[in-house]
This record gives sequence, C-alpha cells and structure tokens, in this order.
Amino acid sequence: MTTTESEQSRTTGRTGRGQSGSRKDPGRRERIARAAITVVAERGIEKLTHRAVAAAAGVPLGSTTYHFATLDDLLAVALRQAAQDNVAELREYAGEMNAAGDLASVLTDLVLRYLGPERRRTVVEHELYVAALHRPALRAASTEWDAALRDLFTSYTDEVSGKMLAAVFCGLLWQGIVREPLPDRNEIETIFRRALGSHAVH
Amino acid sequence: MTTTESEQSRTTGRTGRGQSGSRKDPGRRERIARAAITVVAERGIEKLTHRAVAAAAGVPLGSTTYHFATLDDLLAVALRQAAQDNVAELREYAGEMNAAGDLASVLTDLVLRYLGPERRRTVVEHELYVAALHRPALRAASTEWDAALRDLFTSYTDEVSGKMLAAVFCGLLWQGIVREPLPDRNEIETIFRRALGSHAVH
DNA sequence: CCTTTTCATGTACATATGTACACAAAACCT
DNA sequence: AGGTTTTGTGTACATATGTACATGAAAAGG
Repeated sequence: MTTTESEQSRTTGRTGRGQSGSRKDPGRRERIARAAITVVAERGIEKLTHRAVAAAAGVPLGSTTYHFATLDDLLAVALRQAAQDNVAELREYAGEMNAAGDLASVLTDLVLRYLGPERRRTVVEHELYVAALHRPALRAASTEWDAALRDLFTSYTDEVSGKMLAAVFCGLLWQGIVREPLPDRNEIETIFRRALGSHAVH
Repeated sequence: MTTTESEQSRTTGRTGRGQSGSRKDPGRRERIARAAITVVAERGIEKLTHRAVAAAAGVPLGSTTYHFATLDDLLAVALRQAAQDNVAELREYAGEMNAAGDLASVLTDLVLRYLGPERRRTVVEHELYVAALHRPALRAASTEWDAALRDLFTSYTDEVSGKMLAAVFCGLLWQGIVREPLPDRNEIETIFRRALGSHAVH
C-alpha cells in the first residue's frame, strides 16, 4: 500500500509553513545540503534519502525535491561542501603548525583532532571517498582533498616528505576511525617521529 | 503495482532447477557469498540486494533468502570472507619480502599490486571499512585486517617502524584507489625510502 | 487592484526491495 | 516402500523511496 495520508507531516512534525516565517527563504538550499551531511555522518550514505534529509532539515519533503532535482545532485553538492569545509578547517589550523616548532607533536594533535572533536567531518570525508569509487561525479571532490592535504604538508617540509607525511596521516586516520577507544597519543607521536627520521623514543 | 508475474525467473534467466543438477548443492552458500563480494566490488554496497546477488550467483531469489536470513547476515559473511581472503593473499605474498632484500621496493610492488591486479579486492576492503563505521557487526573484520597488516610489517622491521609502514601503506592505497591513472612507481618507492630513513633519491 | 511569475508544498504513484511462506523435491531413516 | 526431515524455489505482499505534478501562496509588475 502506498503511504496515503499525510505521512510527510508526521515525518517533519509540522503541517504548516516553514519556521522562517516569510516565504522566499534564501539559504534554504544550503541548509538542506548541510542536513544531508548530517544524515551521512550519522547514518551513512545508504541512508541518505529525500525524506531523511527533509526531516533533519525541518523542511517538507517537497522542498528537497524542489531544490535538488535528483538524489545524486543532492549527494554531490552536500559532499563537495563537506570536503570544502574540511579543507578550510585544515588551512585554518595550519597556522598553528608554524607557531609550535615540533612538527611531530602538531601532526599528532591534528590526527587526534580529526578522530575526536571533528570525527563527524572525518566520517563524512571517508564516506565521500568510498562513494566516489562508484560515482565519477564525486571524484573531483575526493582528489581535491588529497591535493590540499599534500600541499599543506609539503609546504612545511619538502616535496617527498610532504607526500610521505600525508600518507602517514591518511593511514592513521583510516586505522583510527574504526577503533573504539581512541588511539594513544604517545603511540601516534612516536610513529610520526619515526617517519620523520628521529629514532628517539621521546 | 507489485511485480506480479515471474520477475525472478527473468532476473536469473532460468526457470527450472539449478544448473548443478543434483539437489543438495554444497558450497552454494559460499558461492552466494562470493557473488555478493562481486556485487560490492562492481557496484558498491548500496547496490547489494538479494536480487542482485541472486543474479550474479546464478541462483533463484529464494536461494539467497534461504541461506541468509537477513541482508545484514549476507553482508557480514561476504565481507568477512573478503577480508580473510585479503589477509591470506597478503601472508602468501609476504614470503617474497624475505627473498628480495630491498624493503622499499617490495612494499612498492605490494602497493601497485593492490591498486592494479588486486584492485577489486582493495575496493571491497575499503567499502567494508566504511560500512563498518555504521555497522558494529562489521567492526571485527575491519580491525582484523588492520592487525594483520601491522603484524606483517612489524615482523620485518620493529614495532614502531611496522606501525609506521602500515600507516604509509594504508595511506598510499587510500590515495591511490581513486586516482584515475595509477600512481607512478618511482614516486611510491621514493616515499617508502624517505619513510625508511634513507634520504637517497634512488 | 489585477495579472503574471516565481517559489513552495502536499500528495499520489510506480518501482525496487526485504522478507515470509506455501509448496515441492530430494535425501534419509527404519 | 512409507514416512519424516532437510533442502530448495517460486510467489505474494507490505513497505520505503524517488519523482512527478496539481495546487496554492507570495512577490512582482502594471
């Protein structure tokens, strides 16, 4: 049976107009896109549906299909936005890498930051990456993130070391994102020191 | 409208009994699981459906639901199997790491192997990893893969270097799996050499 | 004020999909 | 052989979901 009576109203919890009051709500599109990011972060890409996004954004179902013709559009825009936010955050944080002289320590902070407070962002980024494996439209966003990471690391050391550190960074994130207890700070820092050529334990 | 007339027969392309002839087909379960891996490798986890697997395995729809009560069961078994195959392949390949004295070169071969001939396996592994982010049932398989990788690398160097190399390895795979042209062999080898402390370019 | 255009929403519907289940066919037991 | 159990299939159905579209409400233009 098809969902006859007002199932959408139940979904969004509101029957009337949008809470922003006035018609013509600018930024609605972006709000929907951000809601999509939230859905992906919390439930994964396979749960990204028009209805789930609508509920998360607090807008009616029709609104999501109005602003984004197809689901793939919505996914592409949302994940590209997530990637850009991510890079922006990275660049901002980069300033502190200058201040603190100890590169290994700063990189460790960065890893722990991405695995802890910024975990949501990291999860979305990984979902994006894998989704891109089967959706050419998302490839660009993925490679952009890679490039930004490599550029950042390269600018603080040299070409080869930058690439190497980017790989270590990616690997540590990749391994750490599934582990239940956050990895030990000391362990990560030790790994970075070894990668940087210093064989001192601490 | 529900799919009235024999849509399953069209899907599998066969109306009668299984092509193996005799009833009681041992290994059927495993064949279905492998078909599931194929589906994930070629179309991604979100396209993993009972019907897609049935078509890929050449068995009727009922067979998939008979051997695997729920889709999550199928997913869990299939991906765990993929992970185990992966680790087995890794261990087998490990023998050659002894023969060839040059660690960086062997690691480079391994990366290129996983990105080239074994790309399917690598893709599935990454899908598994991300899927595990939102499915606790898959966590074990993911962490097992990590552990196997670290153990392998550790056994050829030392504790810290092993972890570091595992991270580099993961990172390079991660970055290389989306790039359209396979990364340059020389570039990868150079990165490994830098990570291993040798600053010689070649 | 009236018309037209743009923006937004609620609803309907076809389809894909997970899953239950009645039935059948072989294997097994005695 | 006759009955019982295991194994395997085809089919039906409820639900979730993408998407189209008729309708309405506000803005814009005159």
